[in-house]
Amino acid sequence: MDALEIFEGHIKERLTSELASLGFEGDFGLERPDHEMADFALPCFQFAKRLRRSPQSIAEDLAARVSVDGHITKVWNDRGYLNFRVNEGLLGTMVVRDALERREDFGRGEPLDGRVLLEHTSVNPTGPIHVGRARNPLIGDTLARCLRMCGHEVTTEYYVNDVGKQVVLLTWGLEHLDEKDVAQADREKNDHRLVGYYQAANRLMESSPGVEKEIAQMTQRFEAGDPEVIAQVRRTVDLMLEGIKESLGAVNVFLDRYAYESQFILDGSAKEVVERLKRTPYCTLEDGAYFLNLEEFGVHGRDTRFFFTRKDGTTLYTTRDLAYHIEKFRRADRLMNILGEDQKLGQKQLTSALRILGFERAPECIFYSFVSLPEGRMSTRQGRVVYLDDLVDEAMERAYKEVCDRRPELDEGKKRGIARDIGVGAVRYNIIRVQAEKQLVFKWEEALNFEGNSAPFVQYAHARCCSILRKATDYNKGADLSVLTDPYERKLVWMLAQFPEVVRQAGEKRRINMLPTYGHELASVLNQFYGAVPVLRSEHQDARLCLVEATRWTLHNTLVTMGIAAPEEM
RNA sequence: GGGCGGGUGGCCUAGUCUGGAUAUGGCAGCAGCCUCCUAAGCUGCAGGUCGGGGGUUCGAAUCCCUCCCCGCUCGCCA
Repeated sequence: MDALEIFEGHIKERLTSELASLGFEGDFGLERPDHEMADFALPCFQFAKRLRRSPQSIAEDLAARVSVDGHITKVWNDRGYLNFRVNEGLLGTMVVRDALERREDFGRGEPLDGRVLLEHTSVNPTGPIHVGRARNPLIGDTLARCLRMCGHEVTTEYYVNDVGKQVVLLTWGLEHLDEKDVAQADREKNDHRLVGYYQAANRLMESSPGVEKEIAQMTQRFEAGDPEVIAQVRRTVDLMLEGIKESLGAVNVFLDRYAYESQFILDGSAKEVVERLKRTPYCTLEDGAYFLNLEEFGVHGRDTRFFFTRKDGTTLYTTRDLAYHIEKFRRADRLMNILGEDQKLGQKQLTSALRILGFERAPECIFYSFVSLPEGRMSTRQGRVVYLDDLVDEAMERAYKEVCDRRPELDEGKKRGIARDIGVGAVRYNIIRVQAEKQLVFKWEEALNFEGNSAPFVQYAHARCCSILRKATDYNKGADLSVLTDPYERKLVWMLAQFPEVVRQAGEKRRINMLPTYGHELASVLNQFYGAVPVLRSEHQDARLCLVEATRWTLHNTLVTMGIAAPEEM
């Protein structure tokens, strides 16, 4: 239990007994108002009806009954609210000690039961990742980090779409086209280099019936499970994936496992799904193709028919995804998917089919809205696209210039390292800070913002703490912390105390945008403290150094759970 | 047309699940602050019909109804 939980539990306990003596039994809400106002507050409106008294008089009565004790230093009523101030010396001591002892584990929850399998990214391996799709790995990776911080055991997985006309087309192109037949790529990376082959093959297929036929035949052999063709396609997909992995690594995203869609054709499990679905009463055959009627699963209108085979009997994307999910059920207790909003219907069909097959479980999905450009939706075809690689390069370049301006004395390697931490951090932060469901318009000046609500702001506060700590060299970590009574100090303590709860809630509610919100607020409070309260050579130097170090770890841990580096200087 | 999701100062955004005291911050704008631990910072000013309208409630950005706008989706594609 973290410090704040102890205080909250204590107050609730005191209130339960006092409310009982007033004649109220049951649950009640305790709030965390604006810190200027109070630490905890009990709105007494909720009791007025049951007790047939005015909220004001209830609050007044309770204020007289609830006495001050070791945890509570002040109780008062204010317009129907019963307000509390807690013993900040005690809270501060508990929180700061906890942070100093646990350091990078401060805020980490106790190990939780149940293995989590989190699928994210899973972008089609037909070209480089653009910022429209980059939301997926960044949300997924951050959620994975956050859940791990909460105490969950998490495995992350990329579902590689190595089936279908697109990848076959790419494979054909790589086989038959020469380097001089395709457009010159701006980068040597595989994903950028190969996309030209895909585009050229696509054009050829559209103009030449012979090519179209070749590709159709290749696709048929693939669908039929021809191991040779499947292996061939997988080789090109792996080549593309190499580039994609590099892009992901650049923004600090590393997945534990890659699952190939073709696997479910090869091992027959997709076919098995088909056979099982055929035997259910929801299944109908039409023109050689099978579909499920999903009407009673809340899918209405034209969407009720979910086809799971073609007329030639081959499987479809969602059918193979079904086989994948059934296989995932065996490996984990809880499934989570990060998906684009265009996948909603597909997921609905998938979960309905799983129910029909008798599975009680379903994957928990987070759908994100697409990132568009001011000119409209991103489109590789129309050249209206910003690649993640370009965004990251630009961000690092910009950061490098800033570092050179501010810290000319640093050596080149250090400058580059800091620029990388800042640039990558800024990119991650800017995507993560917005709720997944909100549609986002990408603007360079916003993506490259290094001030205000941004990663560098939080990183800077962390570097400031480190700078003070570095200059202090040694200090008494056992200093008496009850001297931290200045308003700036108390505000900081209060912020630190929230951290474990923020992590817990961000994980439980799957609302990772709580992390940047908290990080910014904590950094802001540290900056205010920094400007107003001297630490080194001050009266309470050691106590303040303890506070600064506790803040340093909290900022560090907030950044790290967001997958952002916490540089010690910048 | 049906389904799902969004709509909060000029721009971006928190809060919405679980209704509470003056709606959170940032960017841009204006005015200040570096003989003192890094000014990627701090302080102040200005800026709001929480899309519109009804309802429920002692109390609504939050819950219910309705309408409007934007996005996604409605393939024997993936």
